[in-house]
Amino acid sequence: MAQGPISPSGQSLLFLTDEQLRKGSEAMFFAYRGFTRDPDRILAEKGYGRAHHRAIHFIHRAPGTTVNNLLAILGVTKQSLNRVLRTLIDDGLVTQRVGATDRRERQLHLTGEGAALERALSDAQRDRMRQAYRKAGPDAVAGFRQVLEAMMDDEMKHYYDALRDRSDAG
Amino acid sequence: MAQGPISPSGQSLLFLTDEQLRKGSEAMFFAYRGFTRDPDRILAEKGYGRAHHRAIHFIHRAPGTTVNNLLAILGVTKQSLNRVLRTLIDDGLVTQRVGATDRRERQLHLTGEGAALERALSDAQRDRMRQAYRKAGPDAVAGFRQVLEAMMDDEMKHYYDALRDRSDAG
DNA sequence: CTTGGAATGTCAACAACGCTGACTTATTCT
DNA sequence: AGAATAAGTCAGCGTTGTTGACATTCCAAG
Repeated sequence: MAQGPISPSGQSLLFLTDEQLRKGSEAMFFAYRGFTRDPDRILAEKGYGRAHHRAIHFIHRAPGTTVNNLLAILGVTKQSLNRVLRTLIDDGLVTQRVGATDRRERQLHLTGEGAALERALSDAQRDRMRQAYRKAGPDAVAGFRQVLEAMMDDEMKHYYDALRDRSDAG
Repeated sequence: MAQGPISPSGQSLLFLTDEQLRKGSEAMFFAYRGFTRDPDRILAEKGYGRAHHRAIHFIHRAPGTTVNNLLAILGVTKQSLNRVLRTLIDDGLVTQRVGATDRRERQLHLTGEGAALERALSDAQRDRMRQAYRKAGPDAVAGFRQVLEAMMDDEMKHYYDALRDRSDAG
């Protein structure tokens, strides 16, 4: 276990103490709780969970995406996703269309109602993000994004980057 | 829905587009997956879950903490925590001691075995954090922490700050 | 046209880990 | 003595993850 000298200021370019890193972990833990809290409240009212939010988010973000693609992005099994997707389809928030070129594929889209819920959820989440961004300032935000991106698995980074270019025209 | 002008550079002090905020959300989502992945693997081998990791982490971080305090930090119910704590005690990773001043309290400590698992888990998690920190650089790290701290609920921020001052002497 | 394989969907069973509600025990405070 | 607090427990439930088995549909190669 690397147990190095802990300077009073605690900041150095190349040397990172376990303590600094541990605080980073705790910051991730507590911040993620805040990050999910507001959407979770809305979801609970409607009888949905966080898995529904994730599905709705990425269908909104990549309309027409297939089930397989969604599986890869979300990193869950087909059965887990199917359960969530089924309720969303049955409740009229998501539609499936048979693929044009490959008719085995099901292209997923949000209905008007689904888009409305997506908006409510992302509004709630963005309000908190906006507040945090404003409080921390643009330089901090740039650093925030850099560290998060460096923390992703390569595979996740791939999907993250694939979503980067899209404009907000949903 | 505020839908403002998106400048090519995309950075402005006070105006944040929905798109910028959405990317921040996605960065949080994908990064958190990476953040938990390595410890999750170790835990799965031993038949534990993320809840065990959290309990072990905070008992290590605040040795002698009480059940009630742990409940507040973790933000779960007594029953949920008890289930996890019971397996850790039965498996000999955590000990309970009756409180000195208030004998109703149970003070929680890691055993040698518990501390060993804590080390394995946090080593795995810190390796990834360290890599991300090095890649992003110290300024980015400072920004990362600022944004995360601004994203926490006030109550969570309180507990986070309470843990800040401790040295790494576990 | 038939067949192999890919994409999708479904059923059953299970585990982890949240939750609520009710209740007990031990201890401390008023 | 009685109220309040800390902890533990039982019973039951919901979401969301897992595996395994299996059916269906469809594309593409032989």
